[in-house]
Amino acid sequence: MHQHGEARKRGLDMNACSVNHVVMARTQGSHAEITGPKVRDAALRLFAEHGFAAVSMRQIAAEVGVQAGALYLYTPDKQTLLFELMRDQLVELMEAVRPCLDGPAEARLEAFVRFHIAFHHARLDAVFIAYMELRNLTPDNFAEIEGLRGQYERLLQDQLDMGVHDGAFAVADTRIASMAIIAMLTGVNTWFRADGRLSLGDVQEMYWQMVHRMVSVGGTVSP
Amino acid sequence: MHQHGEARKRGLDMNACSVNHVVMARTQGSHAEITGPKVRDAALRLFAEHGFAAVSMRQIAAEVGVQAGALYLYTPDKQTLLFELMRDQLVELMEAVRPCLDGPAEARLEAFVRFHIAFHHARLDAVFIAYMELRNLTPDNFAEIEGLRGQYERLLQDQLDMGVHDGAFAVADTRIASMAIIAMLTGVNTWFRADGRLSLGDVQEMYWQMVHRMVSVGGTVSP
DNA sequence: GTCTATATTCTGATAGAC
DNA sequence: GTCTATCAGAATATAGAC
Repeated sequence: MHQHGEARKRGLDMNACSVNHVVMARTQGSHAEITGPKVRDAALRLFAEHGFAAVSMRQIAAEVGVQAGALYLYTPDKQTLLFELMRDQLVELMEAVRPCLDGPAEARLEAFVRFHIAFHHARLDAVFIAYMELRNLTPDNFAEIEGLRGQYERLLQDQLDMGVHDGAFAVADTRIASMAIIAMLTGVNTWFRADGRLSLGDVQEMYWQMVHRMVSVGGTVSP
Repeated sequence: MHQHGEARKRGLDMNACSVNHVVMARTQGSHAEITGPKVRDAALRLFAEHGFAAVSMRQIAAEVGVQAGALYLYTPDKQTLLFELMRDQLVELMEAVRPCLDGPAEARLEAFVRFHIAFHHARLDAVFIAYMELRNLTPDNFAEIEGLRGQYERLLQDQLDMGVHDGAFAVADTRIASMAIIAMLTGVNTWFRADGRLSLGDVQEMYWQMVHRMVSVGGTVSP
């Protein structure tokens, strides 16, 4: 227990940490279970606000409430911290989208549109980073992230392909249409805020109508 | 002429600069007329490739072929260099779009769609910076850039409003539709390259068809 | 107009005390 | 597990030689 002298001086038992995560601020002690996630949260927020290259490890440490050196207990370096934030965001995205891939073509596409808007709105910072910080990845890390992004884009294209095959959709080029739809949906994050004149449900509905018109046979939307 | 000793040693006359801008590399001399634009070009390319915060003034200087200190003859600081690149891009955009704002509603919208794709494709680096480096502007500079962006977005919304008023378009919410269309069109820059399977004209045509379907009355596109 | 040299501050990352 | 102290290098920007 010699390494926790500071905590003892303040009358805090180290074991309180594992029992109750709502602990007071302190300047020393062992907090691995909460510090790890805090490092990731702080990095996410700061990278999104200022950009990866503009944020120093000292800034992240200050946000977490530790000294810079302590961050290296949770990440081997700054690059890996960025990469893991991006990878986890995309892995979560791929897992969360799965339930949208069942049913008839039109229902699947509607589910995808509504899902994409809601998921991305709930993760403003992570989405922003995943789209903006590609330049700051090492070549290996970039390749892995691009692979995951490609998988997601491909999901939408596959749905359009199946809908065209069924005769449910009329799309000249499903690759172009999928890129157009994803760009349009992701763009919601640049302007939509929950406290504005429209609810998220309003926005989902309007975007679904626009996408529906875009892909419907003869440009006609059945009632 | 004492300041041009190095140039003389190489058998180059300083006056050749003002007569013929195609000059050999040299390590010293006066090149204000060409160095200014070269600084901006180098900054544009490097900011687009690595991001504003990740690029040093030394890198820009090396790209131009001068020492870092010399850059400060052409910009008061790095921030102003970024701001002016972004502002000039948006001012050019606002001037170039004007010819698209004449004629009947549908023709205007088609012209806008084709223009946006072509203009942005011709300025990959400048567009990339104008969309990605907003975070790195000081508050004053950010406000000015956002104002210009807002003006451009408003142009499209006005066209949709007029088309709806004429009965040419049916759009539930012209603000949302204009944001969706701009995001969709700007997204072309993330994947389209002139040496791919599609020509720029193909892409313009397909995007116009998609936008046309999106805004047409009853979802029906007249032949 | 450009160079060299420099000031000041900050960077990512590590070593060792506790 | 965190802190303090530190290394080696790089950052922006400026001053003065030429």
